Amino acid sequence: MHIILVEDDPQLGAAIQRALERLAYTVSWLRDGREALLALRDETADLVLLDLGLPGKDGLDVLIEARRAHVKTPVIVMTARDGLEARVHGLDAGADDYLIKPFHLDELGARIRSLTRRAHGLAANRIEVGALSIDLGTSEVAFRGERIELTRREFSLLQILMERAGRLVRRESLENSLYGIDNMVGSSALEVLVHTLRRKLSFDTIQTVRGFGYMIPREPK
Amino acid sequence: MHIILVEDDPQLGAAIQRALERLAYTVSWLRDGREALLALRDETADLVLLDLGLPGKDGLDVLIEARRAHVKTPVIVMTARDGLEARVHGLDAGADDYLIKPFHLDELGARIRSLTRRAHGLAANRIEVGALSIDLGTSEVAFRGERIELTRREFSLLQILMERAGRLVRRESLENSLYGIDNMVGSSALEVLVHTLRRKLSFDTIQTVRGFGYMIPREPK
DNA sequence: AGGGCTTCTTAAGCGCTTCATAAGCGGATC
DNA sequence: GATCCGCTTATGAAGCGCTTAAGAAGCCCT
Repeated sequence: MHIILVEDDPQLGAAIQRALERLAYTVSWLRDGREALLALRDETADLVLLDLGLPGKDGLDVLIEARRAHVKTPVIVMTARDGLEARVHGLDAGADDYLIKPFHLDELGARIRSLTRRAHGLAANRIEVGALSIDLGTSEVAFRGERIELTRREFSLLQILMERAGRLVRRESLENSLYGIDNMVGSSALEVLVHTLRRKLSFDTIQTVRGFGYMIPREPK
Repeated sequence: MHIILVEDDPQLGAAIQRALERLAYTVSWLRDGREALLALRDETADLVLLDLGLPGKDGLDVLIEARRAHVKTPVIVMTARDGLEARVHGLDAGADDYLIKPFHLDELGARIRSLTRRAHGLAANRIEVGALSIDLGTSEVAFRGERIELTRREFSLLQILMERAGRLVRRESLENSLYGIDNMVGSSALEVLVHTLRRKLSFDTIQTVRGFGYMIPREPK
């Protein structure tokens, strides 16, 4: 999941980026409206978090122009508390959702999930890669058609790897997501976790990329 | 079951809240249209009771905006204007039902039940899973043919689990439904509740999924 | 309003599961 | 062939859920 974050406030931007990366999203942080418009045009992102009130170009204009260019990427607008008008305009301009600053980062996560769920076809709260299938709603996991019981940590790890299936996930990124940024886990906790997970699935679903991290290939051979 | 009540009249609001809580619903009472819109967008509620004629923002506008943002939560509109116009507008704007003030609280209960039933795609007022059978209208519970007396909380819990029978229901989700979103219940309240319910039924009808939540299996073996 | 009853929440102890740690091992890389 | 990195396993610690008891809150009846 690739998210474009458009925000000119350094502190807030950094905080959001960190929070999103924790949730295993890939984040491109842009500070300028012009850049944002160019990036949006490419349609490489799965979601855009757009601050209104930007230098270079107003956020609302960016949105309007992007929609005029038939960019269909979901957009969540972030706006300061005061303007009720801004909200209405945002929705009119083609935003899919908006958040009033200040907001809880948890809430942001919830909105993103709800939006991507909606975008990926209704109730598809389910990720499938090869013989693997996990349900984010009920936390149920199936491998080769059989139900598998996972612990919470194992599930979290699998979820992250599957959300980024086909791409390498850095070891550091995994550790941050699983154990938090500050908390440096002393030893080979991650390796142990990978091991137990492999044992419950199979030993070739999760590939090791030596020196970098792990990945689940999208087209399993 | 979490219900958002939007009503600015203190007396009526309090009365409705009380009545709903008696029926074992969790109620968040908001008095302002702006608040209501924000809460609605979260989509955490199972149902919204919306008064038209609000300060801050008209109830109808709230509804229209929410629907425009693809909020699918069922909404019951309450209106004092007994004109046909208001009703039509309400339904056009995306309300699922409406009530003309003044109304009997009994009727409100009936509407809520019917609506939640519809939302879950259930034909009857009765849910049956294995040897369990509950009646949403009369709140009667039968297990292996015998009537069982449950308290309100126990009934709520059982209802949620049965509505989603066969699927794991996350602990967090249960706590939200039973105790409200903001209100974090301190300790093992949920566990105690599960325990008393199990004692009244049997100890194998509700399965624990460690680290995630609980579930009632659809095909009991 | 008050007393008695039910229901609900909190808290604490216990057993079992899950997890992080450390230490030894094997294979890859230079 | 030395070194580094990840795999594997055992072990003690932490976490989670079950259970029970008791105080708080809510409800009902005079």
